[in-house]
Amino acid sequence: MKKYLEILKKCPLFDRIEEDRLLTVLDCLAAKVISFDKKYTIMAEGNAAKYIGIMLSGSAQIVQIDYYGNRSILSGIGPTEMFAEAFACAEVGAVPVSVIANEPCDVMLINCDRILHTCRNNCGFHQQLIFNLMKDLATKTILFHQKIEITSKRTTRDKLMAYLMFQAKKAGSHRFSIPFDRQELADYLEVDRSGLSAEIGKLRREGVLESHKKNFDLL
Amino acid sequence: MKKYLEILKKCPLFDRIEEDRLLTVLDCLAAKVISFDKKYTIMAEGNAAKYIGIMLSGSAQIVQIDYYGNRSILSGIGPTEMFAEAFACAEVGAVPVSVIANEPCDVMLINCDRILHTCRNNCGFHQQLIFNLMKDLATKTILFHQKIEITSKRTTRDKLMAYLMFQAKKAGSHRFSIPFDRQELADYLEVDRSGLSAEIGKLRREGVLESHKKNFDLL
DNA sequence: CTCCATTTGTTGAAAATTCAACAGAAATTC
DNA sequence: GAATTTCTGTTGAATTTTCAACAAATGGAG
Repeated sequence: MKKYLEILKKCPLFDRIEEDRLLTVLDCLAAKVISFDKKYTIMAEGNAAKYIGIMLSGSAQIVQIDYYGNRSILSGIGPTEMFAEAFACAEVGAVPVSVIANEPCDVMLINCDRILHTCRNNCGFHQQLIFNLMKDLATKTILFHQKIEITSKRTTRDKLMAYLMFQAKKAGSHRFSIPFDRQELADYLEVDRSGLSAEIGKLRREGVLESHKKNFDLL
Repeated sequence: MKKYLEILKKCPLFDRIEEDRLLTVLDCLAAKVISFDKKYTIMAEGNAAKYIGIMLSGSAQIVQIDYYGNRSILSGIGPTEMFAEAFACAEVGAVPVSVIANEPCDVMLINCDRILHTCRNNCGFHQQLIFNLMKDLATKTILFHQKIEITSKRTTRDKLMAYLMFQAKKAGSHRFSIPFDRQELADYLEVDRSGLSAEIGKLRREGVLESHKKNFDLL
């Protein structure tokens, strides 16, 4: 567990938990670590929603696959980030999404009950964890607002531009790279991949942007 | 303030706060009540995100208006429900949405700082309020998941059917009524109103559903 | 380096959405 | 209760997306 301390220190769940107490906390929470290979399913839609996930290394995506096989990417998850926390906290029965590994990754799983309901040792840090969870959930809600703001646009072009603007703002520069390949970006924007490629080509010819793979430059 | 106690008891923020302490709590939080007429703006996009809102009577909608004037409805708000809590809790500068009154309504506003940061009187209920906020934010996150699941469908028909299925499930019956008129439903589903009307007509002729205004019956 | 699998860009046809305009129904106002 | 405003459904044309198929470019494995 020790080797993950550097990552865990940066996880929003453990904000303001002193490093020298972190191991004790993890013990009290009965945290466990599981490794997954690329493309493996970390959580499957329909699974019991008991666990909060923390990505320790590697990356994954939160996806929904509908009826016809259309994939919708809700978000990407990188090291220090949490996932499935809303389903665990809201105590809904099952997760309505799947979490799929992008690459080999290590994941920490914590049974949410251990956080929400004070343990018999009365460890005293539960209040801080609950506060941190609240902050995290508020942040996630805002990310969803952004995704909805982007995907509520009616054309591929407008969705793409809205997404790129957000990314530029986040990067603090007109040059930035995105965490998605073309198919993934299409699944995040909820549009057709080939139409997306065509639109990027058109924007390039119009001199609105330059792009090479995952790198973009808004002119 | 007293006349709102019955409503406030049912607000998730005050879950497990005893009724006879509620007035004290409201006082400590410096809660205030403001009334709005139909169509009035309760919060405007860009306003400081300091306050958590609680709808006491009447109803409102959370909307985003883009560049071209397209309205996107994020959700509807009825009595006992909270709004803007994510922006206040995440301590982002400004609210990225507007809240518009559907009808005359009374709204309680609470400065979020008063909840998050324990007051000097050390009232002791802040922990419960933070826990309640966490629960509420988790629930809101799930509602956004549902909206994304619905709007990520590619056709008006699929969006509409996904929405109606959720409503039927929520109502626990194949007969139910929805909280939106046609234009509002279109703005929630992020589709064209006339196309939506056409699709409802088609589904009716196909015998998939019956509908009269806001009332639906899935056959 | 070569082969193979994956990713990206392009195209044209089919399908669906959006847009604008209008008419009838319903609700509200005075 | 008459007049006016709002809401709903319908239509056809223009725009846009989706779908399928393919070729070029890229990247990795052996």
